[in-house]
Amino acid sequence: MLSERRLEVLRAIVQDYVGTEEPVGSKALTERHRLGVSPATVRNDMAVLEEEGFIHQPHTSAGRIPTDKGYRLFVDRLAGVKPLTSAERRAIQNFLDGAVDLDDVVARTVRLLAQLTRQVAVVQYPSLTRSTVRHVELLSLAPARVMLVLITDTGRVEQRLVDCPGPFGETSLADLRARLNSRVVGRRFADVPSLVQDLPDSFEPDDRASVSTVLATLLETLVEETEERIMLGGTANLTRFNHDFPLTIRPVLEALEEQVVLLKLLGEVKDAGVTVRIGHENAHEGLNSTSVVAVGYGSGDEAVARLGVVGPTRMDYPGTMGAVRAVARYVGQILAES
Amino acid sequence: MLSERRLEVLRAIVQDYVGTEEPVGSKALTERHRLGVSPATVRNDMAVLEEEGFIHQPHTSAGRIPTDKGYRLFVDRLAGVKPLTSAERRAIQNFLDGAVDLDDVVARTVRLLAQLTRQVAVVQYPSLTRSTVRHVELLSLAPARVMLVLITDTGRVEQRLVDCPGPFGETSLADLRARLNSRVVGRRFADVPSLVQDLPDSFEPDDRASVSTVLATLLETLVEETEERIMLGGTANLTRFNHDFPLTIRPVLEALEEQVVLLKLLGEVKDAGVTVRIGHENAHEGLNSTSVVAVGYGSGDEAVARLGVVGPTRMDYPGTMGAVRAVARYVGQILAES
DNA sequence: TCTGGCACTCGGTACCGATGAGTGCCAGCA
DNA sequence: TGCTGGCACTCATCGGTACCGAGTGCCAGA
Repeated sequence: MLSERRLEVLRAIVQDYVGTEEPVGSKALTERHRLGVSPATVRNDMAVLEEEGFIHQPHTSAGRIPTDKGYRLFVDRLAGVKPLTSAERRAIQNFLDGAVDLDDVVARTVRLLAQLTRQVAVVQYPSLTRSTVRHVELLSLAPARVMLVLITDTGRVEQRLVDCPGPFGETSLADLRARLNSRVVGRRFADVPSLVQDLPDSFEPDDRASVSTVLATLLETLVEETEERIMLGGTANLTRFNHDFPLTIRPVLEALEEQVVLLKLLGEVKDAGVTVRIGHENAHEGLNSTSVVAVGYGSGDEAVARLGVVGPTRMDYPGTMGAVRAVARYVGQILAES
Repeated sequence: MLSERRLEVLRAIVQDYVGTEEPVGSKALTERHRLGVSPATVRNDMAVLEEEGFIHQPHTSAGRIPTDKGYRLFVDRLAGVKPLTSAERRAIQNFLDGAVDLDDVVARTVRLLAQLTRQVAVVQYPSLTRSTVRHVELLSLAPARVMLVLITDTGRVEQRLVDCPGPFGETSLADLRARLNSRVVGRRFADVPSLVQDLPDSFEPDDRASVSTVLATLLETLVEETEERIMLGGTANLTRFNHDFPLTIRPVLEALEEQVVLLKLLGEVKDAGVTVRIGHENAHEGLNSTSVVAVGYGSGDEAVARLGVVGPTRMDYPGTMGAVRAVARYVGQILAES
């Protein structure tokens, strides 16, 4: 087991390295932190920490830098979440309050997170699966062509064009619209399939095929659009670390362009509290030298989506975690109000 | 005036430099191109070209590289647009044909352009101002709360929440919906304001205020959403030029994150043909070392939006222009079909 | 268990000279 | 007049060497 002082040394190393971006040596450590011991002692501690795999030496005559395992310990046991200053809080609120619709909320959130953390921000649109239906609208565009519009409680709108097997009368369409809405409005997406299953049976035989087609498209939309959309921002911040990993920036950019990768990344977030994935803990190898700090957010108690930031493993974890958590809370509030 | 051979020398310089990414000297030029003259002659020509500002020497004992002015001459007079191979054409078609809705078309187009040109791709969503109305839907969410949904002929859907000054009955709402649609369906956005101007007068005094509010929101949507959305892709390709402008990548990324900058960039595109803006011709200084190749696209004869790529001034102009033009054509076709 | 001292390692920087690609200029030739 | 070969010159690049200093490991002593 590591003694209290050794943990303290690790904490100091992480803090200094995050600040200076340079390997930290024993002498510098004792000068900058009141450890109460001499550099020689710190050296011994460092040797132990290195043996245990928490820190690592780039080359013989250099200082130490934390390993992924070291950051992990730091995050789990040595660091809290730094709360934001009241000025920062007010800034967040001001920034988000001006949003006019869902797209705008997400766009502003991304910008805000990127600015606040000076890293790459990722925000997932509120999930449809956990959302409820606010309204379903059916529009007749042509005799056998219907436009289906789905409106969710988070303000999201999805539309689909449906080509029916036969002409679909205005009255039947109005009928379907009314019945459909009375059944599904306010219900969760997951519950919709069972609720509309028997609907075609109550229609005239002539219309049944068309009704089924429309319903099938509706269900398809529910499933398909569960593949969430994601918004990205602050990629320019990647260049801040240029001198550290100049060639590594490419795979990161590539990974960030893959919606699938991002979705997976956020998908691994636990439901409660801020989740941190450090370096190689990320499955995608393009992100092996980055850390992801993410958290769920939602209008109620339950998370309907996630947001977070991607940055170098050498990042200010307490500050980043604080910012991510705070932004998620405010976004949740905004969603609840609208 | 520049003689024919000097133009030929410039063309050769541009081609070689684009290929090798290294300053090109007189000897290498004569070896790689059948110019029919000796290096010494080429040197004289180069001296003239430099005096005229078409090429430039990084330092005394180095070869020449084209200036922005040189690229401009190359694009205007020396290079054609390279048509795509039939394989590339098929690839484009296959790639775009699978698209299910407008978002998907735009997303696929961005990916395609980025892959094809190996540069950063920018695609503007079809513009609302030049679009026509396919349908306006009004939904009553609460007595004094209406959701307005606008569907365009390009398949885009915009929604707005309207808080009315007073309760708005279902029948009045249905009435408004019917009259509104009969007036504006199939019309251009720009024509809508004058078409609905007198609508409130034909309603009961009680409803007039609400009708006006709804109409005002509709008109607002038309104007507001004229600020186009833009999709970006292939930013990872920027790292390909790392060794050329390692520090310049940052302002480029920053510029690309600003929707406003991108819109302005595409806004400067001429209506007909492929537009090329080289280096300092771009107003935004973050893009001073990049060129933009863009073109309008649309479902009919008229362009409803633009797309293009951003890359280093040292790019394969004929190839890029060919790819951009071809993609725009196919996207236009897809839009026309849907 | 901590500390001071000491020899050692090794990346970073600066300096030097050789190399060679590329140039400008000039005299000669068609 | 325009092209060519020759020649001296420039200067970035590259390899080698030497030095500096931060940082280490280890050991003897408190």
